[in-house]
Amino acid sequence: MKSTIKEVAKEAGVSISTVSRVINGRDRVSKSTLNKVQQAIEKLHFHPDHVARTMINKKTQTIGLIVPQLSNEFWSLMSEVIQDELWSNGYITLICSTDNSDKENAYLRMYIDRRVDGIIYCASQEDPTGMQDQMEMLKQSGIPLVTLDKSAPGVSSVVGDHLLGSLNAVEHLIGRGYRQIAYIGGPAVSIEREFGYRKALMMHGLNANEAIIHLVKGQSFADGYGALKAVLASGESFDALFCGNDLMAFGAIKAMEEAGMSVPDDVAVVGYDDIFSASLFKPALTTVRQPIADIGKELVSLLIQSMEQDTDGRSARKIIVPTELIVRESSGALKNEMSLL
Amino acid sequence: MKSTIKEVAKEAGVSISTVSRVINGRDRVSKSTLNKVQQAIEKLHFHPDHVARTMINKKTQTIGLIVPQLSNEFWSLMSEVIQDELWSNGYITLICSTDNSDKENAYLRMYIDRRVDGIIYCASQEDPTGMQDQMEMLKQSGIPLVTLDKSAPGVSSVVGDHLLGSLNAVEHLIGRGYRQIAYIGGPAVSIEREFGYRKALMMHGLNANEAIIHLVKGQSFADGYGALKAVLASGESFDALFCGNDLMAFGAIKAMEEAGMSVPDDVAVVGYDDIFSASLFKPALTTVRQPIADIGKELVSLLIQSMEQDTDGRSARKIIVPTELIVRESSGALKNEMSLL
DNA sequence: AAAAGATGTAAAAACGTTTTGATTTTGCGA
DNA sequence: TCGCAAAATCAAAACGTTTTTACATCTTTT
Repeated sequence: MKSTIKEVAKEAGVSISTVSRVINGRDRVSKSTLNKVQQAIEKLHFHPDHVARTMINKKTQTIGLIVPQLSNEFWSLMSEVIQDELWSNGYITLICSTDNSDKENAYLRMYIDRRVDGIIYCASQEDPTGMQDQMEMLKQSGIPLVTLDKSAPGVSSVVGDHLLGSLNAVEHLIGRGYRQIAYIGGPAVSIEREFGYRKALMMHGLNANEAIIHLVKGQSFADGYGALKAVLASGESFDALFCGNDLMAFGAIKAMEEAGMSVPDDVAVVGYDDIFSASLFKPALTTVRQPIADIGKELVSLLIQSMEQDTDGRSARKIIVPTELIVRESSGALKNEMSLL
Repeated sequence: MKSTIKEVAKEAGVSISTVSRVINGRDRVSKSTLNKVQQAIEKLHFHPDHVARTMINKKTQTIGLIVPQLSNEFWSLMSEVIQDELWSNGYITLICSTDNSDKENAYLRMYIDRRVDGIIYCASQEDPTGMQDQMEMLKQSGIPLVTLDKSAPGVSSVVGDHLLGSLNAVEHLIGRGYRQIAYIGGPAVSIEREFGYRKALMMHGLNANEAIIHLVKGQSFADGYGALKAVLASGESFDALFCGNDLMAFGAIKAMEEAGMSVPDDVAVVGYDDIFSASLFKPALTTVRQPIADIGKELVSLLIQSMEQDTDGRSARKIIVPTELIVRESSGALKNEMSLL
């Protein structure tokens, strides 16, 4: 059923090495033997075994990808872009979704044992101590690594400009006259986004110390919903809300509507990411766009560079991708006549 | 940097085979050698090379998954469920998104060459002639295969009950008094859904021959938008719309709103799949729920069965999963007093 | 016409495991 | 102390390729 190079050699009446050279076009082969071999290959439906090949040339042509949650619109698009881009470059993609669980280590271990040629790692947690072990493991394995939104010494990374993105978003709200701006976020990048939020408040003379901030475990719709419930329960009043991502914004808006509040009339809302649903949502969500396709391509290109030069991670690069504020309905109109400017 | 079993053997002062037995717990090893070997393994950070293992025992512990479009909410959730379920069973997942292009063959070829232990194939096209070649290739390779929404002789499959699902959906519209029900759909399963649509019309004495049906190439938001534009351009009037999936429904609704039509007041809409966004959408979308998690688990369980018995596909099974109509706002209220019953 | 250089092909080593016989060591009753 | 089964270990073959080395054969050159 499954033929080997040996059988092809016998069929063609030549040696194994000759067949190998025909397959790989490595060396010169005479016209007549070329024909014989090609016919034998055709006849036996021979396809070189990739596993055996890997044994020799140490290349699996496989990349391991780790994302926090594949079912999340942001990550599924990111994964699609990455898979597609890798395929164009001759690689196939192993995808694992950590789903906020502690599978990351096991996934990485598995990737290493399988000798993937490279790893694209979108960490879900900003946990520096936990990361240490994993990074050590990866470094020891010598497998090229590229991370998203996560920096480590010696590894290339692509990071969104969360600080500036958030800053712009919050300034937008301030510019429209909102003064009591709350923030809800999850783990990881949400921390950086919180910085941008705080900075914007401070830059415009608002007291960041008494800002309304609520952080939760995840980044999903349910997390946003829960976060806003918690804010409401605290009894603090606010006229605008900045969210760690779009999905959380959707959840928060749901919670507000259930509480009889209207967006943007009672509360203006800004999200982050600009996933496709953001434009579909009603009210259409004002949000900070992250260029997902660009990020994915950048990640792949960076990884391929790392793999080619193989300079032991000495020349790690860090690419910062800019964001763009997309203004839609959810952030309302000017709240009063006075613009800040 | 990367240690081998040979080095471990030398370090522990035993033979390679002894180390192997320790690793796999295959045979009895004396307490003292066990300790020596374990310490050596520890010291050298040894992890057995999965590729070399594969050479021997012919198992990659890897499954190849093919989905039409990973960035589509339906497929990303499906992929997540499948990956997770496979991981629980000791398998890792290669994911490829065909994106309506002709990469399917290349993907399959790649999977076969890599000796994946099994393939889960969610075909994007209902093209029977094109499928022939691929199925032949797969059969020759002897790799266990499970398909979704696609039947082929000798292969196990999970199929949604599209006929009944659509039938119920359309009957729901009819029951509410709508009479001019249009249908828009894409390729593949949309065909079966069209049958259900037609059947419902006929069962209730509506003329299926002059039904308004518009089919397009894809299944995305843009496709739904385009399809509805085309329907509008045709000038035919309708008071309800059944869509091949939720995403298309969203697109269609967008197009209708742009044309000044209101949903559900002017036109009632029903989608298919019940992706997460369907409940978020405004108006909340009435739709036919497919139990994605169940389907994914069923696919995995079926595949694992195929792999274990390895009976050459003789005992192919076909599982039909039922759907559930989820009634929300988009299908409006009773259009007039007369219910059909 | 012999030495030197191309050219085409074959044999064998290597990749890192598992598995199979074969061989050594151990334990224990006679 | 000897013998022998059982237990523990080892050496070698196998998995299916690629690559290196070596050996013929056939052209050139001197």
